[in-house]
Amino acid sequence: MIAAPTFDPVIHAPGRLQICAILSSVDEAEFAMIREAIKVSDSVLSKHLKQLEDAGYIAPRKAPIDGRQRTWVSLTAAGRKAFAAHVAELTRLAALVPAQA
Amino acid sequence: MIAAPTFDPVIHAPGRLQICAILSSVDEAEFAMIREAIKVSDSVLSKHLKQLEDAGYIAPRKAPIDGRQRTWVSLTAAGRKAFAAHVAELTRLAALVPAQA
DNA sequence: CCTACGCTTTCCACATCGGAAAGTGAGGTT
DNA sequence: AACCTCACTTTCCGATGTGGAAAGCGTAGG
Repeated sequence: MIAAPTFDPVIHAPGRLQICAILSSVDEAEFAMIREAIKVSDSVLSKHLKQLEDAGYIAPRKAPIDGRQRTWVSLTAAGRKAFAAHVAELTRLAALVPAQA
Repeated sequence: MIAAPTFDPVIHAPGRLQICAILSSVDEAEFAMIREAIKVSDSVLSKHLKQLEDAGYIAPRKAPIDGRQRTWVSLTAAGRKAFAAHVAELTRLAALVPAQA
């Protein structure tokens, strides 16, 4: 039988899942780059990042580039762990899939 | 870089994702069994199943058991395919996860 | 000092979700 | 036949989440 998965709603939302996926692969990503990657407005991305930050999953780093300040974000250890756990949960579901065409 | 995942919202919702996962592993499941597995009320399950059915992902089969009518549901070919595609998408994300503790 | 840029916050509209409760249809009961 | 029960289904309803526009804020440059 299927054990009830323990989805983390902070991570499960499509937008944030994508953000986590991106961050898990690049270590550090720039605000604008993420915004274009997931195709949302500034405000929406900012809110998503805030939720992830409030959950302790990401850490922002403000670094000036070319004089102007840019925001870089990266997964924290907790964020990596949470994302990995979530993915593991999904993978567990995936494992249930019988052979497909 | 990360290609924008094409999440199917019908499948991505936690409740329905669980339903699909269950169905993918057991071929056919009874209404009450699913309801208990995902711990939702009759109405909620009924609505989820309707959405999946409207999407063509599942097919209900009404069969009387012990005199009373019970509803069994199973994934359609399209449902299997859509779920497999979704899982593949998730697996792709999973593959991005670097080695974890 | 004023403007521009890069986010952040504040609205706001809209969709979704979950549950309670009422409704429906097929079987039994009397 | 009238009635009841069971097994969903549908209809409300409130709560929550999402997304965008627009205004706000701090820093840097003119």
